[in-house]
Amino acid sequence: MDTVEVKLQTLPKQVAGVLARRIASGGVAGGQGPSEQQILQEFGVSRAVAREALKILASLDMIEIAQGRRVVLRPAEEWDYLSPLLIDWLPPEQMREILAEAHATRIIIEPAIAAIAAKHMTKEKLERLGTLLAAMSASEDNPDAYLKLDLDFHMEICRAAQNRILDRFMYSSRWWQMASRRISNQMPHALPSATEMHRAIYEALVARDEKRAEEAMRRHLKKTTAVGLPR
Amino acid sequence: MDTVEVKLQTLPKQVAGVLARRIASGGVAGGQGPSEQQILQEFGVSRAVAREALKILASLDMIEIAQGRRVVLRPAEEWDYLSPLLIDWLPPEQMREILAEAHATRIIIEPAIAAIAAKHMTKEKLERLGTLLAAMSASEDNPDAYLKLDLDFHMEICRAAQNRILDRFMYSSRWWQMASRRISNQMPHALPSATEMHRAIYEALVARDEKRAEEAMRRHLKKTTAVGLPR
DNA sequence: AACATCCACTTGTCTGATAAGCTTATAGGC
DNA sequence: GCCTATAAGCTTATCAGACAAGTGGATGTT
Repeated sequence: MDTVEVKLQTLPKQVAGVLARRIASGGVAGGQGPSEQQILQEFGVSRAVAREALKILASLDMIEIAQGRRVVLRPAEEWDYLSPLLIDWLPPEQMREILAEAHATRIIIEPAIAAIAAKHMTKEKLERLGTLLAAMSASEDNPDAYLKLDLDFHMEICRAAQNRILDRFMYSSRWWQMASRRISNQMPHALPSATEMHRAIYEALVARDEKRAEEAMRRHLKKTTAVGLPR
Repeated sequence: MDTVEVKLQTLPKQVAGVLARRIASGGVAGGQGPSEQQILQEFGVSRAVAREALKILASLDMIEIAQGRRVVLRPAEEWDYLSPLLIDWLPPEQMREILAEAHATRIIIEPAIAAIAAKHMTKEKLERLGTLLAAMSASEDNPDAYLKLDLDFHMEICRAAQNRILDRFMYSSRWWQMASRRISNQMPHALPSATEMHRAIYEALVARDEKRAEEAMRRHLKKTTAVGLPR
């Protein structure tokens, strides 16, 4: 143990991170993935750690593991871009692309969610949304708190749609937005405008007006363009 | 080793499957998850296997593992329902619900994909789609082959949208449809009708008509209702 | 050239330790 | 009695070395 011992994460996760970044950057030659032996030598960790690191990459569909065969790389089109791990490990350019694609996906999905939610909306949920809205209005000078409330607001609406697949999507959406926040210290003045748009969504839901909820959500997302994405 | 040695899957996966089914069925009392010790005793496996089984459950967001603390169960709303593993391990009723929700999600997403694809469609992609369509037409007496072509057809369209998040969604969709095929030996007569609808989508794409592609896809999915889902 | 056998390499599993982090209870001081 | 600090005992994390099992290629034979 001659190295500095920082323990921000578990050891296998750190190793997996290094490997993932290397693969994502195209720094791996053939279709051959990293073998246990290579990891042992390069990182000086035990086999258990090396194996767990590989399992992590496999769970992201970045590699394929099978007994007897060497680890092979899998096509990047099938990686699990919904995972917070992979988001962290992508090189900046790819990360920006993915965040833009994620936002485009939100524009497809969330208006539809809002429409369904308008149908299923209950008094209790509306109350909770109202509370969130008030809190947002009061947190416009605190971007971190505002983001959390924002995420909760959208998630609460999604829950009303009673669709676990959509729930999962919104759950992943949390990581993208936190990542996008991380790379670009965001629009400080846009928050009041955001609250207005959220209120418009809320009022459409109160009225149980599917079309209006859908349209309000679409307008909100189109305005809240993915931050810090040049080109 | 006094038990029969069947090796359909790796050992940790089998253990994880038993645990996951137990958790999903509500057969676990408090918020306490299974500990390594409990697994050792119950299944008679090594610690390495027990640990990997837990890691699998953690990768599905079913449990939370942290050093020193006991394993705790996570809320079912946040499980990774897009994973083929979890789909297999859900009890039948939940599985049916999820499949219905997955289909509802397809109806939201895929028409939008078709519209975007119509914009970006290239000659090469159209050719490949045409080939797939011909193959489908010729495989209407072979449901298994037909399903594979069907999946490829939808995936090919999705690829044209150039959105990795949507790609990932379609990739997961594969597992749902294979699962839904598994639980209900499906409509043998519906295949010719399906080919017609696929052709309608194809022709809209050829014409690069966004609205028509969107509508054709929607009609297709609304007709191809999730199979074997009563009520 | 075709086929069977064997061998080297890879991942899968087992055993038994030690390290590190958390919870709880216990003992001490005030 | 109450609060604090220490220690004990639980949990997961990591290490080490071994053997089992599966794959693919080399080898050798026919």
